[in-house]
Amino acid sequence: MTVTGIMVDSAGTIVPRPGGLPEEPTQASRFGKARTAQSGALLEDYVELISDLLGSAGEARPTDIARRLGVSHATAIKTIGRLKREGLALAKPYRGVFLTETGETLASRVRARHRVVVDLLLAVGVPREAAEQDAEGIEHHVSDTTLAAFDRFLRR
Amino acid sequence: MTVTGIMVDSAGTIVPRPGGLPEEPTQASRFGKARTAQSGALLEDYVELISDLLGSAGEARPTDIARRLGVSHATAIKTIGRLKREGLALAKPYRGVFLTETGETLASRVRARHRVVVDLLLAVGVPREAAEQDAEGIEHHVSDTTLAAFDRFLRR
DNA sequence: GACAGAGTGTAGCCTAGGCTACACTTTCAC
DNA sequence: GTGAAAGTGTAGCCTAGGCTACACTCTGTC
Repeated sequence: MTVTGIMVDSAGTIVPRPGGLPEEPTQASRFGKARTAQSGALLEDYVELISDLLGSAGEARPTDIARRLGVSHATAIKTIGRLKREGLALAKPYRGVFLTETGETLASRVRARHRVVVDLLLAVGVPREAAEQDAEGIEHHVSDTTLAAFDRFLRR
Repeated sequence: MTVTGIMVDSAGTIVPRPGGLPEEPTQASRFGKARTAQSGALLEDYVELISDLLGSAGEARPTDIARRLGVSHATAIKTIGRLKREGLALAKPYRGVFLTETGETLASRVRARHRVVVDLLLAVGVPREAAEQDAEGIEHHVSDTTLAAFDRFLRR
């Protein structure tokens, strides 16, 4: 399978967009999967942050998003454009950013996953500071299977 | 701190290369860190794979690397060029790829970290298949602090 | 109600990491 | 020792994700 980008399915899950015909013969393409997961990471971060801002401040403005993410406002605006193309967000010029149904669904999945990952790190003895920090990167690579296992472990 | 790329320090650790003067005021740049970590991930994968190939087959050829990583040989060659620029690898045309001291050091750190991450996932109940798969992405975001915690947990 | 400052958007540039297409070496079988 | 196949390298293209610089729109104060 050749991947030409990513897209978002109806359940709000970010999946690779198939590009070519040739069916992937190699099973050692775990790397490819890790790479594709990365592709959705940024979008996930944006969606989660926008959802947070909407909840706490009642609005999500490009400058606030940029500041929180540590990028320039131009970068934020460009990515918001991508969010719109992917059907995750809505935005009219000078009128702030909002999430579509799909975007909201994704946001809550991401939020829930983040919580579980941090809790698991804490549970195995990672200091809070490092747990929060590392979870930010780790969470995007945690599959549903692994997430379920984390959840079971935490309930014990 | 503005980051213009990454570089490798004397201990074989991949670190961001500082670019501009302005000292980062925002502490919410956890995101930035997760992003920078990603930048080193590819190099780490290449170095680990090259080390494996050198150990098992006695040589590391671009085509083998490409096949194992699931990318075209052209992409592999381009990245090998980057590895050379970063001082991690050595290669003469048509003569295979080798690692520098720094590259070998990085490879063993990466290998060790990978093992710990997989073991931790298994220890908390993640099925082997998913553990191997997810570790590939997760490992690049595990800080030394977190790694040490994983290690302590596994020794219990 | 005008205007300064904050926020927003656009253009254009850069690098990393992908790809295909094409040209050049090596190697190995005969 | 030659010629085909396999491997290698180069060129050129694309997208994502960054940036700065500049222009435009809002907003709040006087």
